[in-house]
Amino acid sequence: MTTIEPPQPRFAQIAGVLRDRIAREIYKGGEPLPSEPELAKEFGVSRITINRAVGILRTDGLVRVVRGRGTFVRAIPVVTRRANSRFVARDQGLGAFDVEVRDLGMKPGSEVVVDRVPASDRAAELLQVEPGSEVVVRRRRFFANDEPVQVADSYIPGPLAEEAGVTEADTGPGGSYSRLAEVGRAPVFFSETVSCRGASASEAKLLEMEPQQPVLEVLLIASDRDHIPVSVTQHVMAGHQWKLNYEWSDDSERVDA
Amino acid sequence: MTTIEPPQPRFAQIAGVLRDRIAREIYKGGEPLPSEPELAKEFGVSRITINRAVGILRTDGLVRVVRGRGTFVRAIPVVTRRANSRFVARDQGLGAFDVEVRDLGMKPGSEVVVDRVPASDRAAELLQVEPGSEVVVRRRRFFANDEPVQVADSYIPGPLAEEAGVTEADTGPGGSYSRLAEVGRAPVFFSETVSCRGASASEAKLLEMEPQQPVLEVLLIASDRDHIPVSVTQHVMAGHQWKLNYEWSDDSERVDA
DNA sequence: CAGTGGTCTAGACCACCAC
DNA sequence: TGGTGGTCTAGACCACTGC
Repeated sequence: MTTIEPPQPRFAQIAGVLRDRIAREIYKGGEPLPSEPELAKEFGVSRITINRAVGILRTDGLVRVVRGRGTFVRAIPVVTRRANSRFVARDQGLGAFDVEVRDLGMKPGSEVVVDRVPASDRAAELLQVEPGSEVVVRRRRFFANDEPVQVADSYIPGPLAEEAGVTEADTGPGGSYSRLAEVGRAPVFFSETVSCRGASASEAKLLEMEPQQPVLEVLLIASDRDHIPVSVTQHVMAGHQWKLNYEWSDDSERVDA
Repeated sequence: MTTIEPPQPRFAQIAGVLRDRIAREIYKGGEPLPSEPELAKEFGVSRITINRAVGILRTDGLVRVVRGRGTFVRAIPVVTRRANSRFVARDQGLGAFDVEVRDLGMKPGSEVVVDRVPASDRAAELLQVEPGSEVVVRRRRFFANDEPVQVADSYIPGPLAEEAGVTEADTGPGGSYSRLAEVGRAPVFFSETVSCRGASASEAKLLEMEPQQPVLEVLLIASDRDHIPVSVTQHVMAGHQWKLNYEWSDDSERVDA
């Protein structure tokens, strides 16, 4: 029995101890924690207090609970997404995501569903089209070692999608950006807006994570050389398994000099 | 008395109802929610269930609890930080943060503490200096309408900080980047890495938010024209009140054409 | 002092899983 | 059927606030 004294609440202290044990691999990735009654006995508290401590680890993305079986330590690979350079690989016919995941020695995978819907007010504004006009939506889900790590919904104006031939699930080598380039509408200007919030219930289900757990949301607007938007994508990814990288230089120094 | 039926857990349903009331301004910004015993009576559940529902709103950043007084609805202004263009204002002697906050009609503020410490292994690696060598740390805290919204710790190699004269709290017009420019070490290349996680206990205190609430962490590395790092800054901000924007263009299209 | 929220317990019932 | 975690209750004690 390990004793716990309270300057901090006990559930927080216990969460700390469990976190530490996971870090030290006393509880190893993929393996179950001791059951809640066992932990309650060890720490000399009620099961509910243990349950609350485990709740913290869940929200941190450290463990995953399977009802009726137990609480398992997650293997947490962190993927770095390099926004500025992520499309350079497309000439080799590889998606940016594939490269990022393969670099970590993991197996990439994805699902796509294509749909046609009338543009919502928000989508219409971002794409600079009439609200209600047809847009093609590509709903993708990405996997690393068969675990879902990201969902991304892309919106392309209907007529442009027809012209570029990106209305099917398979958009050919280099993906939809390459098809857009072939019809003279290559995406050249990019704007990404990043925010961070708790996962909604539906997102939590798709990403096999807990509601409340932080997600990163990235809104990517890609525009052609005339600054006309050709594609808008909303990415949602589990906060604990991604880092986003951006690089740029400040040209104004040269101008001033 | 409002009845609640359980396909979802009751605390989640109640959290939903309360969230909705805040959105509809039945509970207005700055005002207190009804007390937990009152809400327990209204929904016909125990106070603990109410407490758990309120816990969700806290983690969402929607309310703020003051011990012994009550639970208050937060006013949540969302600040957009435009990474690429945020330093253009420095020639007018204004910090980027000041401009961002003033644009929202709010009053900006900040605190600075300057310190000298031996470089940690991590800081040394990022700054490309010897571990243990002296670095100057500027610990800043930023406020909007007197509410803390961001902490940022900047690290500059000791000798460079001396040369540029940024060892005092006040770094003069345009801030430390302008002083670095004056000694020929203007930051020109920038790299930012964004991640998202639950706030630590100490961060939660500094930012007056809840532990567990999502924060955005931004690691900014600024380098001079020779790609030598001159400053590394770790920003931590409350997730619910910030958006980060990045823009870039793909020059390779022109090269290929 | 009464009122606020924070935490903990014991006991209970449920859904789900593996055997 | 027994073990897992999910949720809820009633009752209790605490720390903090404002009067």
